[in-house]
Amino acid sequence: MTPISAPRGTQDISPPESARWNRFESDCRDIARRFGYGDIRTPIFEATELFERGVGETTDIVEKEMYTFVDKGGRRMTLRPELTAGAVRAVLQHNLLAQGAQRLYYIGPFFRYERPQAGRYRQAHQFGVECFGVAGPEADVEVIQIAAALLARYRISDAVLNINSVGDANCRPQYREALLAHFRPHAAELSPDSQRRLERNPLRILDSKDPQDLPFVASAPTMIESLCDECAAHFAALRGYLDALGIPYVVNPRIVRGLDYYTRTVFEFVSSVIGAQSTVCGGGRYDGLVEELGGPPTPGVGFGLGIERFLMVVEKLAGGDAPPRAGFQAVGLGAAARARLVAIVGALRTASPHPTFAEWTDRKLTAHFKAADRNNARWALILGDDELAAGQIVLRDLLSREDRRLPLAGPAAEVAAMLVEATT
RNA sequence: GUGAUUGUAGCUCAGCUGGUUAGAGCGCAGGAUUGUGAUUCCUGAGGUCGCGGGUUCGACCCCCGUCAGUCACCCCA
Repeated sequence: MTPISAPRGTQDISPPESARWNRFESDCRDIARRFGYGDIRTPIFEATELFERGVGETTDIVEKEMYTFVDKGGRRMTLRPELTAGAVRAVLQHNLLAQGAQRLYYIGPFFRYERPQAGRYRQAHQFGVECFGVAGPEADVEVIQIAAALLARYRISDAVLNINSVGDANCRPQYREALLAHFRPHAAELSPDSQRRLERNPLRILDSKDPQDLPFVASAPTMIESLCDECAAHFAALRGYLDALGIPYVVNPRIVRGLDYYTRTVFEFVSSVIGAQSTVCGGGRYDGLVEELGGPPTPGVGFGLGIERFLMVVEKLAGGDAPPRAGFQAVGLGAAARARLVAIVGALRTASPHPTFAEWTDRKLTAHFKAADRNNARWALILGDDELAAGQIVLRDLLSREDRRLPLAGPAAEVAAMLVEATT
């Protein structure tokens, strides 16, 4: 019988890798909390229609990448391919906007049926934030600053912030026409991919990687030159705020995003160290989305940050920063000592904030110390027949390699308290 | 979806133009050290060579299929 393995493009995360995830997720929560954002948890599957309307019928995500199924009640359901649509749906369903602007964040999986590649998976995870109900560029900066703070906390200077504006319902249609007018005369000279893009989504031609397209892209009009007054003012204000906050960025008129709902501000944090899937964090403003999903006209801005990609960057740049040794390795030599240790270890796990490890097996002292090294324990707690007879317990500092003998008397809670005292 | 490339021990890899008992290092376990984690030395466990067919006297090696990893395109987190 061949063993079953995880589905293609998914992965298991186990210790010690999972510890990095936990640490990262708690950093996300901490930073979001400081900005006044609250956790929202939505289902990982939703009605298919939500994504068709939210993400856009003609996007690649909806056309070919969704995990869609019919449930036993005959409903069309889809594993969420992104998290913004679900957040909007929840906000509308519970009328949260009646209480004013909403600042929300989430951490969770999303699913896309794609060919796996470095930094691209079928089940991936993201940390994202959404700010609903604030139309001004202050919200754009606020959201960008959250991502920047996260990068800063991990000392990632490699990821550069790219910003652009894709305009709004006033100026984007005209820009689209201008682009078409620019590219159509050269249609035959464009790459096959770009010829397809010409009719479907001409903006996409702007970030083509095909050298064949380069000369035509370079001479193309930019969205930024074509913005209407309101959009131009919004973009200028955004830049001013970024400058004031000291957040470095580059204006990249060629970034366009693959989801239909973006308006005005779009941005990406791009890293050079993780391969072709280089966007660590992508987002922007989506002033039409809430309305599109049946709500009142409501501005919104947010981003999604790929956790897998972020941790790849961290690993590439920071490498293995060994966490400091902490906690105890309880070493019981012989059945009697083990029996005595059970209560002490139990009490220690309440009394100390640090972990207490114990093997509970009949092994040589050396083997226990090896386990302590593996566990990254700071102290070894040694109890054997000798100590039992002397009424003492040996506390070994695994860094300085010095032993101390402490009295072993009284209830376990008192012994544990003494040990905590002795190690702080 | 397209193209390229790789699957051999827990990990990283070797394995000759197909030749009979598939190897190393690290890790793991035991010992030297009948109670002290570096280093050293000794010993040991661990493999249906991704899976399924085929060719052959004989397949880890060649052929076909399939699954998976990696890399790039497409696309995006």
